[in-house]
Amino acid sequence: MSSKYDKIMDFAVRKGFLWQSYEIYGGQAGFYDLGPLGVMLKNNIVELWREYFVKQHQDFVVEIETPIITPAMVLRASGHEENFTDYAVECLQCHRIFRADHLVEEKLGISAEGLGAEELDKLIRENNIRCPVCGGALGNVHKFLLLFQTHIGPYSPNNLAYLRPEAAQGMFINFKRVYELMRRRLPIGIAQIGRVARNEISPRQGPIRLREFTIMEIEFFYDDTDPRCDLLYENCANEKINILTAEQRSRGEDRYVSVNVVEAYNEKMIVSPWLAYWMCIAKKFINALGVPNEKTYFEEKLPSERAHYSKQTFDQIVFVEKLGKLEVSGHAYRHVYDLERHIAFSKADLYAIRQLKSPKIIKKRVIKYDKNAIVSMFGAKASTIFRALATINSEDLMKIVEEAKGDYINIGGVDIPKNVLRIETVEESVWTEKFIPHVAEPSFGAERLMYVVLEYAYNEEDGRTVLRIPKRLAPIKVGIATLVDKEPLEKIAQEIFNMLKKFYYVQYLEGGSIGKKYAQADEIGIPYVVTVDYDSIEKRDVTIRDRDTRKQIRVPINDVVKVIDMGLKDIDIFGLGYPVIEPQSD
RNA sequence: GCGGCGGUCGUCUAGCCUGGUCUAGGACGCCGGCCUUCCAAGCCGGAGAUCCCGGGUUCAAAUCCCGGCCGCCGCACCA
Repeated sequence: MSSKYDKIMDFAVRKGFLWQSYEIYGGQAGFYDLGPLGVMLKNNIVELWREYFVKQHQDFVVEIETPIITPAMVLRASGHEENFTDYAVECLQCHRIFRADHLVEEKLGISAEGLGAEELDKLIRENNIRCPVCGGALGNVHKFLLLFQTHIGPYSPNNLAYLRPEAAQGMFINFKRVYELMRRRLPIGIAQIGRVARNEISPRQGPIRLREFTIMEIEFFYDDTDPRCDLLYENCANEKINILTAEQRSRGEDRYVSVNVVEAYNEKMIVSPWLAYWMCIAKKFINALGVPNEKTYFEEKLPSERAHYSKQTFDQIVFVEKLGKLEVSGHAYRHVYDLERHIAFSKADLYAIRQLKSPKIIKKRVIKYDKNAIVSMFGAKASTIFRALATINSEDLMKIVEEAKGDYINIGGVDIPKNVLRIETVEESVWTEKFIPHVAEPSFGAERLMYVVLEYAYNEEDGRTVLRIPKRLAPIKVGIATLVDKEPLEKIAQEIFNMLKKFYYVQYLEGGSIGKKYAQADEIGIPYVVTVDYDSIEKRDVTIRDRDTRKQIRVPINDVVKVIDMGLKDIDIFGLGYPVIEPQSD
């Protein structure tokens, strides 16, 4: 009994959407190649994401591109080098593998955080921790680093690097530059679409869990004390999302509830307003991919399940056949974690500056001296004294004054009366302050979305396959067919093909009957087929057939581009006044 | 990483148990020709297989045995 997943994968391989990489060498788990239709589909998904997340927010969201190869220091700062490592032990008897740190924590009731392999090994030996399942002896603790390692340049040992496991660090590192480019105004979103790599221990599930894939992310920076999240109220006031909170999960509930997005934020189900906003956009985006709202929801991670950098995380789930819940995006409230770490590790100033509504009054002790008095007392020696004073910072100078015994202080070899130097307390008003912006991150995996789009578009109807993919996402937009493969119909069809291929990906449909050509087009989700028939010779018009209704309209060849353009923008082409031909039964 | 099952033209599969008749058969798809006036018609011809890889047993291996790779299922893992 083949599942829908198997059907979709067969279909996807057969039609050239994707296939396993390195096939001729036996294949390599966790890697997939995209074929011609796959590349087109992925590009369309990426472009739709860009439209929803970047273009529609272009006044404050910008896209950048940064390298995949990342110096080790960066991922050390981000915490990945430490947290992307799993320590595992294998039972020598039953060969089950366990997380060493989890075992130690469980058995000894201590926190094993930050312990290395040797320390964990020692704890296991000293406390005689054994296999929790069969009681067998445990082997040595191994380290699994889920980052792919490499070296930069010829002096390898000194220049360890990793392939990035997420695009995010590129945005954190570049925060200050983009912040300056955006005239230091928050909020700012920095988006990136790119390849990432994770050395999964045992990837399965085809293109669902890959060792290398395309990620689409935004790191969204905002001032926590002034989030300026008006859009949440403007764009999402009437939007409902499906949500299952950690609190509900911990009570054993597993059914999502539908909540208004704004309420979800007001009632603190979602702790960051921008996290809530991007979740709302994510919902709309997933709907645009062809997934109905009841098939998707946000599941909050339990604190123990969260990544090291996150204060709150939601996975956006889409229900798919066979696999059940598929995480298509992650929504993490990264808080100040990453910038704080990069400030600490790099010493760079990655702070934002906030204007205060009212000045902060800061009391400050300063040291003052009367230059005229010094000149009149010491004449020509005054400049020596001034130069000497300038070399001492005011803190030290105050200390010298306070600690001086007697009435004179030696400054630059000259004894001057102590009371020339006066310590005063002054008030200063400060109108700005530095702070670390908070970060909300929506992050999508493109290949998983491809699978989701295919599954939700895939339909079998009376023995034929129709890919009811949203027109925007259809790899090929127009098919060109002749009613029979004869001249002069083919010549006219060729002309139309040449005309259309400047604007769209077009497929010339050949072979067999007209019905077969339509079926071929439906199978790969071509939204419109232009057919040249015998009437086309005299009248210079053609029919345009709609994939989903099989209805046709008859339009002049000169109007074809215009009509298809409208159709692809979801304008009803049957209401344009062209003659409509209802579908004939088989 | 462990255990179970599996891997044959592009795809799906027959053959494997019971080794030789397999220079590996079929269907779909593909290519060429004929036919075809609107929703996968038909006819003729053709190309297409490292039988996953390596080793072993045997006079003889797609078939039996061992190892590896890949896939599926379960366990573990999934920042």
